Amino acid sequence: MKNKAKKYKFKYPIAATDIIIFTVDSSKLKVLLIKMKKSPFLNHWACPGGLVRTDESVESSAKRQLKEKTGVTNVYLEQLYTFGEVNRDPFGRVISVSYFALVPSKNLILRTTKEYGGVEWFPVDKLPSLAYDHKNIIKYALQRLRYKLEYTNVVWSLLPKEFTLSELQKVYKIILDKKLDKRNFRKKILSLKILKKTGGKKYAAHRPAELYTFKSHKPEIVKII
Amino acid sequence: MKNKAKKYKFKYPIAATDIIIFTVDSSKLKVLLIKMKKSPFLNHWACPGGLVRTDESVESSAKRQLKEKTGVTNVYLEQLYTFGEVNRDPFGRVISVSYFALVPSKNLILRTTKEYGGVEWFPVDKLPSLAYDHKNIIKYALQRLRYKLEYTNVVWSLLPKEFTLSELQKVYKIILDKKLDKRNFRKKILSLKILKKTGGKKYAAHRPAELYTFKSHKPEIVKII
DNA sequence: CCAAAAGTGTTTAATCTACACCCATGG
DNA sequence: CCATGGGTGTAGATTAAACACTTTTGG
Repeated sequence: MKNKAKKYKFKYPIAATDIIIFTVDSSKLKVLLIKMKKSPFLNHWACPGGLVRTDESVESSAKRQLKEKTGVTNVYLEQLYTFGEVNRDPFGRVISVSYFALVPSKNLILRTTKEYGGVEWFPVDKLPSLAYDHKNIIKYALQRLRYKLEYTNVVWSLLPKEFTLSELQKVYKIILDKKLDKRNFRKKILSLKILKKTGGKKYAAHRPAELYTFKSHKPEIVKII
Repeated sequence: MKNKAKKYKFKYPIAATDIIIFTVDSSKLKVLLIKMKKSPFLNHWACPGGLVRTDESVESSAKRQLKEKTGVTNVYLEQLYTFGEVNRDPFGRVISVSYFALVPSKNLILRTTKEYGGVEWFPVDKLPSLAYDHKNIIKYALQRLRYKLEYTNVVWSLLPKEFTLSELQKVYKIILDKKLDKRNFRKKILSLKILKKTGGKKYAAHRPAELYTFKSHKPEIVKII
C-alpha cells in the first residue's frame, strides 16, 4: 500500500516535458541522453526532461529543462506529441509533453549535474538501453525530423551560420539516409531562393566552395526534397 | 487569498483534454460546441473536454469526454496539440491536450447534460463567443484538417459508407474552400486506387451516379490534392 | 422534352530524374 | 602534377493544369 500511496501521490496526473535533442556530428545523426541513477532505470539512459511547474508554460518548462540539463539555449524547439499512457512512468502518473530540438554540432557544450550519471550524444542507430517509453518517443521524433527536413527550411538549425552546398546536402543524406543527386539537389535548393551567397569561400585541398547562409531563420513550409 | 488558494489548489498543473469535433453538413464545415453556465464564460461556447483521471490514458480521456458530452463514439480521433500557457484557464492551472475528431454528418445524435446550457453545431465561419483559448485551438485544428485532407485518406471519416465522387469532391471544396476541376479530381482520386465501386447507384433527377467506398478505413499518407 | 448533375480525353506546361565531365585548390 | 571535392546542363519521363461536350435520369 505504501507503494500505491506513492504512485497516486497526486489526485490528478501531473505533466512533464521530455526533449529529444538532435544534432549531426561526424557524419552521424545523434541524440542527447542522460544517464539515470534511480532504480528501476539504473544505468538506463533517458531524454532530458522534468516536471512542469505551475508558474511556467509548458514550452518554457521545456526550455528550462534544456538549459538546466544540457546548457543548451537558443535552439530550434518544436512540440512533438503528448504521451499519456497510464503506466508509462513507474514513478507516478505522469503525462509527457515531448519536444524536439535541433542544434548545430558546434554548440555541444554539455553540462552535467550530480542528479544524473552523465550526459552523452548517441548515434540514433546505436542507442543504449532507454528508460520509460523513450525508445518510442525517439522513433516518433525521428519520423518528424525527416518529414520536417523534406517539407520545411528548418535544416538551418542543424548547420553553422555559413555552410557549403555540399555540407547542406550531407545533412540531408545523413538524416534521410538516401543518396541525392548533386546537380539536382543544387538546382532545387537554389531555385527555392531561400539561400544567399555570403561571398566567402571555404578553402581546402581542392577547388574552394562557395559559402551560403539561409536568408531567413524562421520556420517556413517549403517542399525541398 | 481565497481566490489564489483556489487557483493553486494543486501543486502542479493538471491535464485536461479538449476535443474539436468537425463535420460537414448542409454544405458547411461545422464544429460542435457546448454552452457554458459558469462565469467568467457565462453563455460563451467551448469545445467539449474535461480533466484527465489518473486511471485513464489521455486518449481514453478524450474518448470518454466525446462520449459523455456528445454521445459520439467510434470516430476518427487524432491528437492535435498541447496548449500549456499559464493563464489560459481562469479556473486553475490546466494544460489542455487537444484532439480533433471527424464525424460523418448523419451521426449527429447530440446529448446534453444539465451541466451545460446546450450542445450545437456551428459553421466554422460563424463561430459564437468562445471560452478559454478555444478560438485559437479551432483555428489550429482547421489548419490541420486542411492539411490532412490534402495528404491523407482520412476524408473517409466525414462521409457515409457509400458516396458518389461528386459528394467526395464537394467535401474537399467545402473544407479547402477552393474550386476543383471535376475531370482532374476524378482522374487523380481514381488513380490512387483507394476507392472501389460498390456496384450500387444513387438515383436522382439526372443521370445516376456510381457509388464508391474506401477500400481501407485506416489512416494512410496519400497525396490527394 | 427539359433541367440537372454524371461522366469522360486531350493538349500544354511544369517538374522530376538520370547522367559525366571540367575546375580550382593544397600538398 | 596529382588527388580531391566543387561546380555545371540537357534530354526524357512523369505529373499537373486547363478546358467542353454527351449521357442518363426524374419530373
